[in-house]
Amino acid sequence: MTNWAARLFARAIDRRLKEFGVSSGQMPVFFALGDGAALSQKALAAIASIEQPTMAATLSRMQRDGLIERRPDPRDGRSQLVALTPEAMEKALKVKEAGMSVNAVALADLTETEREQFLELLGKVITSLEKMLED
Amino acid sequence: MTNWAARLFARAIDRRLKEFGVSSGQMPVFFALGDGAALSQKALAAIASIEQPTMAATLSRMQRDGLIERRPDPRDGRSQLVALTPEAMEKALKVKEAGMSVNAVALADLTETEREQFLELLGKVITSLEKMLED
DNA sequence: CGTTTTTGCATAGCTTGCTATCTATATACA
DNA sequence: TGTATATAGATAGCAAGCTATGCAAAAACG
Repeated sequence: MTNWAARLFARAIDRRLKEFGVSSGQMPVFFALGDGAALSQKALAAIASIEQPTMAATLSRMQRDGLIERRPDPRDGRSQLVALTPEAMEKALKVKEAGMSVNAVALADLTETEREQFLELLGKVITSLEKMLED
Repeated sequence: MTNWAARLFARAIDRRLKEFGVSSGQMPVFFALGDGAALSQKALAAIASIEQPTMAATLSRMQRDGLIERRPDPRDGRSQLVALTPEAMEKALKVKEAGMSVNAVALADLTETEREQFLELLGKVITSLEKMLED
């Protein structure tokens, strides 16, 4: 069921963001860099809770589409700092709005109390699974 | 968060099923055919709530791995009936056990009442999203 | 009965996720 | 200081999703 819900979320978001040339997997990058910050690939992967190669692929596509720039990190020759391009910065608000509006639809049938419960229980499930996968 | 939870579920299941040569995306097929039934690809896709081409690809991999057989449907020249092979039937119990055990871990921190609530709220979220995506 | 529409599957092409492994640079320590 | 270890990214290869499209068989209908 979580898989089903996640796919529906992604489809709903992709549908809204398609006209801006943005897709659901790029949302965490927009959220992390939307204030103009520049972060390493590793930091972005940690924020999005995905593995490094997955983030590398997402950033490649975003670079291909002119959404991000990679600059060498002056303090670490292995690392690069990733930042949104000016064009992407302009889209950041739309991305945030798409996320909020899909969330609103998804939670439309829940009371305020139920929404809090849902998020809390989902958080507990995630914590339990993470703990199990740790080793 | 649903995306995160879904990925954790899949990873946990994949880890347990790897030794049997089975993966998480194949679970719905095992559940649908585990009693010896033979269903069409379309029916399987509907049960798994995935699109037909996705199910086609999953079935291709399962056929490659000797988990299913495809027989022509005597009543419809376009259709094929899919059934588990005897080897896969032997694995069906392990697949069910893996699913139940991961669910148990995921819900370990929830009371019985909370589990019911969680499933109910997740169901409402899915229903709302599905309704929105209908058109 | 023939034509049109519907339906079941296949295929192409893409994104997003994973694991495993490699390279090159930083860091630690003997 | 020089070697060993740790870390940041890159790359390969796979699974599982999706949309769009094409084809052939079935069903509907004039």
